[in-house]
Amino acid sequence: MRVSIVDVANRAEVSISTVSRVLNRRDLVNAKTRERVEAAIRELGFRPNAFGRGLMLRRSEVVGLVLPDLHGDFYSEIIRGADAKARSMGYNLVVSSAAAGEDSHSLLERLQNRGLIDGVAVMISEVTEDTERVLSGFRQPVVLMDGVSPGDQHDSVVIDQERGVQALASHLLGKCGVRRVIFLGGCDTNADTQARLAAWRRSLTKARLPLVDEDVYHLDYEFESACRLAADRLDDWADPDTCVVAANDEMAAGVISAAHAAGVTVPDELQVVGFDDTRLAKLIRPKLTTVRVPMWQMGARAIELLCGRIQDEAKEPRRVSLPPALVVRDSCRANGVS
Amino acid sequence: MRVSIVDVANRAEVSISTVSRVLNRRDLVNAKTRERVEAAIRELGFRPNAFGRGLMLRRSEVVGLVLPDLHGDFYSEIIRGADAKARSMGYNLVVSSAAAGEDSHSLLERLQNRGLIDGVAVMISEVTEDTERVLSGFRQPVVLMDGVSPGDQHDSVVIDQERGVQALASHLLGKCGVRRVIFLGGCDTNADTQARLAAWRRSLTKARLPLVDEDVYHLDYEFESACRLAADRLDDWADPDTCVVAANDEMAAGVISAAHAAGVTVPDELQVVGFDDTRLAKLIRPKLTTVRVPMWQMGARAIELLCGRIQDEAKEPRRVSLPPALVVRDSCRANGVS
DNA sequence: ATGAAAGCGCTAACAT
DNA sequence: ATGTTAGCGCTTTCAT
Repeated sequence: MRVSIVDVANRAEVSISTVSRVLNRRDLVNAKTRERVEAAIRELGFRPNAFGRGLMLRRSEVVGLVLPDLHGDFYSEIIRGADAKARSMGYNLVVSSAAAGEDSHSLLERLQNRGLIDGVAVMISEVTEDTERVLSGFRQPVVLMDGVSPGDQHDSVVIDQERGVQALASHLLGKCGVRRVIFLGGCDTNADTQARLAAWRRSLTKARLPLVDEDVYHLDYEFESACRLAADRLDDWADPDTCVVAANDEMAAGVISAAHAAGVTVPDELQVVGFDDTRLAKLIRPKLTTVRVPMWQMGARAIELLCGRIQDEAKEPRRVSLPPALVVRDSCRANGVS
Repeated sequence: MRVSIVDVANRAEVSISTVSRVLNRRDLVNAKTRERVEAAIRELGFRPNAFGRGLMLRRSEVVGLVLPDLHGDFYSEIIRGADAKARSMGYNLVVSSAAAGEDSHSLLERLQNRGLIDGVAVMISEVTEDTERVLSGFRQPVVLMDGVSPGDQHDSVVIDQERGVQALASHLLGKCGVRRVIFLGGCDTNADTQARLAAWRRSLTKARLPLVDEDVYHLDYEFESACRLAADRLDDWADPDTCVVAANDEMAAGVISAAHAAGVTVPDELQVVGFDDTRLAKLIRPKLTTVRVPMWQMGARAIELLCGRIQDEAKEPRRVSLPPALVVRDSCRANGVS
């Protein structure tokens, strides 16, 4: 049995406007009447229909979060931050991923087509030609997270990759006696990988330790592939002054696992560092030295920007830059000594 | 500039019904007219308003997935399965979690309040008094996943915990020489923990190795707490014929980590097994013997049931039971020998 | 403080 | 094959 605002009005013996007022702006209606209406609502189990409501209000109070994937702690933390912030701002968050064969673009377009959400925070990690086209064609508030370099058109929250890499590099080069770096990235079209690699090249060049192409590998951010690659390369890599620099913690864990299997001790015979500081970094042995990316913050700030924009579409786009922090644990040498 | 169906109709010089027909049932309109309308739609960048549409159709083609939390591989896999299936059935999936201080119940009620989704698959792991009340008050299609024992009112997909535990128990008792079991569960109101613990009691009693209360611990499914507990208890536990049975892989990993730190070799001086077979089980050393729960399947089947029900609300509720499978790796003794 | 009525954008039954 | 029209459930002027 469907119950609409009319049923409530009848039962409470008021007009539908009064019911609507009780629903939206309680102060505008007499206390007694309000009680009658509220009773009717309760008794009938009435819930305002979101479509009817949305039709008038042109908003659903639902915001979306679109990530490249939902797998792994990195994204979980972002989601948590986003969810917490959305709630505290009176919005519902829905999450979707571009995984499973569909890219963020078509997903975004689908979302927009439905138009059921008031805006979306999106992380696009793969750069393609029509990213810009899709984004500019977007009719609703969007905020960009990390990933592809966001123009000035949109609000964005980014990670200061350069700063994170520099902190890591100066620790490795200065304190851990690293003389050779092996870089393990994700796919070479991945924006984070590109940013981190570029930052490494700069840091190393400055230290007169150029990163040779043979020491740069493009994998897929997964444990397994890093593990396989490392198993294969370990003979070449194993050296106290060499450090494998992975673009995320999972791959670093893969390298450590392969080293373990091959009897190569980390960090004494090979140093390894990760990136992100996901939960995994503390779970594996030795614990991973890595760069903490404030994932929770990233999600929260993105939603904050988004809701702000929804409330005022006209205002100037803002860019929030989040600083990563070096986290020293046990996978690289403490003071340049074994 | 907002553009509605009227603008399209004007531009194409047809009535709004024709535009609507082009949108919904293309075959009902003359090819030439259709082209004109499609051109107008394109030129104007028209997208049907989902609220107006939903108001008539009473559906949004969006389904929800509500999980107790989004953290960890267990949930990620469920989401992936659910997402893939939703897409293949022409629905959009939105994910929400009950974490961050809100229980599944109030979240469900909020979702229902909005009514923007056509139905929801929900996993409730904590049993409370009003679970039943909330579920029966739900006005939309719901399917229950694992967790609380689903009545016959709703479609459900459950894991056959009994079967998984039996397989594990018979391996441990029969092949690994286990004579004492330490059970590490989640919170004691957690449905999975309850089911797994009960199954263990039965299996052990049958083998005349009753599980004493002192060997049952209720933790929180987290690595850290298991790690701390193990560090504290290891003196008592360490024994080649003792096996720590954790209710998920994370806690098993915590125990192994503590053992490692204390110089207790797994599986030679203590055996450890997990549950779920998440990605972590393969990442740690020794690799974890565990019970594979078909998480992806669980998500997919739940959505399949859900969409089926949305299409036909009247049909008999179905219950799908998914069998877990024993996965033998290196954290318990191969053949009862050290 | 409350009610009447218009209209948000869309679909579908009915008419042509 | 196409147009006309009546709602879907709600919010919101504008009256009273």
